[in-house]
Amino acid sequence: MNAALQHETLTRSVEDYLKAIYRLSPQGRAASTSEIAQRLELSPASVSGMVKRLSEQGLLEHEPYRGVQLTAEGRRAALRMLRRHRLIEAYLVAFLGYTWDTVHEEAERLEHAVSDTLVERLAAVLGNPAVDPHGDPIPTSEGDIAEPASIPLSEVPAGASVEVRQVEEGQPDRLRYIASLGLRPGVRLTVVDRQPFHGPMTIDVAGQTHVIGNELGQVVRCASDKDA
Amino acid sequence: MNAALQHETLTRSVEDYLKAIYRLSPQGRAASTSEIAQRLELSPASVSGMVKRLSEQGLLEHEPYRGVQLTAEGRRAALRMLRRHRLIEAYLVAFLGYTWDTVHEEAERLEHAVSDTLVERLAAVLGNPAVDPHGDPIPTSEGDIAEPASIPLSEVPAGASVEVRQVEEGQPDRLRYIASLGLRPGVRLTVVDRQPFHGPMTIDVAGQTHVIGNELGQVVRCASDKDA
DNA sequence: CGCGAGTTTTAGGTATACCTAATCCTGAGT
DNA sequence: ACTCAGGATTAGGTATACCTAAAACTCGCG
Repeated sequence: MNAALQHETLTRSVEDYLKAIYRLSPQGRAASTSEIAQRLELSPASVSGMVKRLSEQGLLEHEPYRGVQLTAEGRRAALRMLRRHRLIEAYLVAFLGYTWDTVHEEAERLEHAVSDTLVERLAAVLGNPAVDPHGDPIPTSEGDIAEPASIPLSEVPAGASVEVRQVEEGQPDRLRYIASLGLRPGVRLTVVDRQPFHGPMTIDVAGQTHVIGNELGQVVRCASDKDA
Repeated sequence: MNAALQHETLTRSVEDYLKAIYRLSPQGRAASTSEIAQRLELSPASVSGMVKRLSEQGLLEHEPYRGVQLTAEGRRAALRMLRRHRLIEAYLVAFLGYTWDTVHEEAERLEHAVSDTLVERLAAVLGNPAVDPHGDPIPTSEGDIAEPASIPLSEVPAGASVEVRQVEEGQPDRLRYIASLGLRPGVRLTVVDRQPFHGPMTIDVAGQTHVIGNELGQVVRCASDKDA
């Protein structure tokens, strides 16, 4: 088991591939070449090549033409990156004046450069938070993660009152708009009304009503409980 | 002038070369290929190749077989990296529990990953410090740097009393030992005695005397004033 | 059951940034 | 002035990680 060795030797690219594949395979579903390519903004051909190498290295399980899954080792590496990314985001927001729409890009670069030592210091200073500024759960240093059940706001039925859990990072302009509506993790909202055929919905946030399109509704994820 | 463009596009390697060359050329002396190779732990052949490319890019002045100097643009880029490195060190020591012997390695990686925005936030939180934990001056964001006159402790005459200005970073074990003697920037010491032929010297630091070899004496730089 | 649209892989090429080995300078010492 | 040791460069090769274009596969639909 050369895990400890590879631990140090994963390249930036490899780290990004593993993270992307993790994000694309909820509960062990296989991720396709083109999904990975799209997420990383690379050509499918490039992904094919890298996937081949990574599976030879034992980080991926690859069934040609069928998709890939992380091995235990690949998953560990992916969660390590996720922990870094999310702790860095939390730190930058808590101590260095970042807002949730600007923090992703910075963390994306820093996550490849920080040492394990630094990551654990950040965690300690933050008091070992469970979630990052977007509400995404932070894996523990042992590689455990609690993915809370959540559904997109776009699927919450009319009349339901729910709590915002997570808001998808990565699109600063949307995040800014969402923040301007008062929507952020922990906030409660009520779906007043919704139009059929993926039409817009009306929501109530802290007494204010807003109309939201389907696209934005998919970005906001809510706790899947239905009580008031 | 494509400076702004290149600004974003310098690779890690290029940044390291420029920084190394800056450190190797006090007041415009030329740096040799082998000096650069030694500092970056690369083969001279690799340095030759890179130097050629960098001078074609206008970052270096290269006289074949004679050595290299930074152009104004190269110097700007080098000072930008130095500012990053030193501010990161200062921040890690001030807020994240790093000591001066452990901070160099971390900063060496982070300096390539931080944005200008983050660097300026660090500077602001630190109150725009003038020096880093090793006493090295921090360039301003405009690229000005005040290199204070200093001489190695190994050249301070017997009987003189001087203030420690800087201690060379990069060798954690030495830094730890030096710290254990109470030597750090700002501390005053008196040279009690020194042996000829680069022999050891006896110094007094805050009432304690210590014997120091020549090698260590070169790592500690002192303000070049001679009063008590 | 076979066609073909779309996906995936392979083939071949580029850029960066290293390396070793071979060759080429330069200048210090006779 | 010449030699030659040591420093610098060139020549040629490797690894990573991309790309485009072409070939190979899969699967739904007629």
